[in-house]
Amino acid sequence: MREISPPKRGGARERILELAEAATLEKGFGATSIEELIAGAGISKSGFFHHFRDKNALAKALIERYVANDKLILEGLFARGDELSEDPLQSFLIGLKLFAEMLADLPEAHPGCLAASFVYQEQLFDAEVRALSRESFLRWRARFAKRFDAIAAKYPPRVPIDLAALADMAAALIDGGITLGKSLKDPKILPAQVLHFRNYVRLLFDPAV
Amino acid sequence: MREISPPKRGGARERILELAEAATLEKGFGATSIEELIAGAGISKSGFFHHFRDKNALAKALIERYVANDKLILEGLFARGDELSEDPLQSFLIGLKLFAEMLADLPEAHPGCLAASFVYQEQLFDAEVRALSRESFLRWRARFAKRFDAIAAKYPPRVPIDLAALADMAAALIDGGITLGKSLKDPKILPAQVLHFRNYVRLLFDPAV
DNA sequence: TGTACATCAGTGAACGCGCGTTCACTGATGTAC
DNA sequence: TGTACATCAGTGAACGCGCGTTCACTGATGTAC
Repeated sequence: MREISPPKRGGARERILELAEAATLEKGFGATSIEELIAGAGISKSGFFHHFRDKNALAKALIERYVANDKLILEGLFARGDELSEDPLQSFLIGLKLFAEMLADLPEAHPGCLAASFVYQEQLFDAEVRALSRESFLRWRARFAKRFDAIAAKYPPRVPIDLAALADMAAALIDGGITLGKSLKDPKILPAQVLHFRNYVRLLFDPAV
Repeated sequence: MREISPPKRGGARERILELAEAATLEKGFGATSIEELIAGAGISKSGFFHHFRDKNALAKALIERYVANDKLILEGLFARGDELSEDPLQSFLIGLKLFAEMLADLPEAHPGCLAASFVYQEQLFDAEVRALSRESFLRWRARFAKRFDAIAAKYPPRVPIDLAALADMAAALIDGGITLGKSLKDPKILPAQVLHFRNYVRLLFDPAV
């Protein structure tokens, strides 16, 4: 028996972050009270302020954690695509397929995109947190833009398109797919959107279609 | 001189709704206080409660107003498309083009989608308001699904696709495009996404491409 | 091995403020007879 | 035309509560010499 009180599985800080993320996606950061977080984590209010200088510091830790997680998962999937094919188009299509499959395996609808939630609460955060959330979108754009440049260099698109906007399309569609799936509580919506995006990419670049 | 106090241009109720929508898109409904709304509208707190039984009634009025507006604008554009062509594909493509042009004319990034904002604050509202916000997405789905059915009946898609998910794609992409454009404060992102969607529809159905 | 000190995770009590909501009331306008 | 009544938009004062934040403090563990 190494642990006495049941809720203390990880460090309290980690428990707070976990609870705060879930609550933020359900009712927004502003409506998530420190009070409810400490009740869930089993520490006192002063315990909370030991880990976070103020509520904004919690927001910062939240978005940093989210971005790091995002990066880990997404870059893992597309790195796997790169392992399976040397062709820029094929490896990207594989990455998208893996992504769609991973999303399809979620038992419930995606709980939400923290960056999107923050966009709709912008005025609650200081400049630093706002910049972090903006950067998370810019990172998506950069990641996809790089791949589309490589793809378009090898396979000229079937019709003239705005390549930069195509990179944004992935982020926009995933973000919107999450929102739609969350609203309608339908876990199938999001993976279906990723597959439609994949289909669009094929129609644009794949000479075999 | 018909008006004495400067802020009272419309009815107080309308002024409250206007202020509440803008504030909700910037910091969320929960963080939008009745106090700030009445300060902006120039009435007393009791004046507010004369127009809205409680804060949830404000949320309900907000989403109802938003849905009605949405309907007016969107159905107007696509009705214009129907006037300009009898062909289901052509009239839809015209509607999308008109929509993209309207969005491109906005001087700033779209201020946000109220329904999306509500999705990320779900727990703040009662069942009725949640249902209204869900219905707003379902209406988008139904509107587009009807058109895609007609299009696919006349023009078989170039590759096999999930037609129902294609209807959701419009809603998801617009919603995500709004979020992305809002986060990056770039008014060009959203219309570019609508044009990409239009392009996808052409590649799927238009035999002339 | 013992002692002194630093660090770290956390406590408990108190704070002032702004929030949503309530209540009894008012003064202007419209309507019925 | 005058009077009585209803409706409507709004006021002002008060409420109790939960919020984020502060402060001085504690007890356990790690580290230096």
